Amino acid sequence: MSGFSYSRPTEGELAILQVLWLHGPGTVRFINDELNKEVSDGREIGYTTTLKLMQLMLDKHLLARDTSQRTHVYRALISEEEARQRLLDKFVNTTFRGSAMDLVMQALGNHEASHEELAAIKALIQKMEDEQE
Amino acid sequence: MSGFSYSRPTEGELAILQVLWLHGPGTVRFINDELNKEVSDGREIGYTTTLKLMQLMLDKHLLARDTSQRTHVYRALISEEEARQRLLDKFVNTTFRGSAMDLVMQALGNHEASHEELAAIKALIQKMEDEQE
DNA sequence: TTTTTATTACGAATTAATTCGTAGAAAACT
DNA sequence: AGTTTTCTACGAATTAATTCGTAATAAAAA
Repeated sequence: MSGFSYSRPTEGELAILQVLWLHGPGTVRFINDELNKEVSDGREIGYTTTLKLMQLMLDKHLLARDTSQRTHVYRALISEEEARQRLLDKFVNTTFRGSAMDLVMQALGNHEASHEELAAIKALIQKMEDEQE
Repeated sequence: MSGFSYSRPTEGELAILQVLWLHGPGTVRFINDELNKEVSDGREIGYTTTLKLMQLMLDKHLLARDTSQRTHVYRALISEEEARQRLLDKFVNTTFRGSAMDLVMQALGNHEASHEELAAIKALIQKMEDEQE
């Protein structure tokens, strides 16, 4: 049994997943190019760096690929929501001692939120309260 | 200029800070004992491991210590809120593409919240809306 | 006083994540 | 056909975080 079915993506892996979630399946070349667009400093990510990382993600079942052509096409095996949830759970536990509500309060507190955003949250709360009967 | 005035605590550092925030200033021995209480698996954290980590945190100005006695007493130089904020900012950026609201929605969505908690959030939202005039 | 225990300092091993260089082969170009 | 470019595979270097072993010494216990 090779059981790393529940690994959380690392930061580098997450960046790759973001590209796949945004653009759909793609080649290493495409993803590497995308990653290097979002550059802040002059730091360039080498092609083989991205390649290697994606191959490792294959082992971890974060990605799958189509090898019918010489240039392989990769796709995400995990949804953005699922990845976010895994990372969120961990983050809440380590940083907010398990209190998701503390996190919500702090995230809300330090952010300019538009009327629409606040309305969306209120609606969600309303729904939660209704379900709570 | 030795400028790591804005470092985020790592996971291990955070665990140490949690103990200090909860119990106030303490010795390496005390903190190490506390860390080993919260053990899930059989994994034990060695005394010198904690010591070393705390010495490194000293360099990063995350901690300060009183060395007037042989057994040094350490204290946190960063507040829990400040640390949470730094980590939260980073987390929102990497995992939620900068959208704090997406994080709030997902954190709310996947959690049983009590009436009191929901009320607190509603109050906060109300306050934000009032201030927004 | 002698022995045992506890503490600090510090170098170094370990581990996980990231990065890259090189080799070999396929495809594209001239 | 010959050359150049592009791609995969893979070993290994690098980096950051964590972990630990050992030496020196202070304190406590016997």
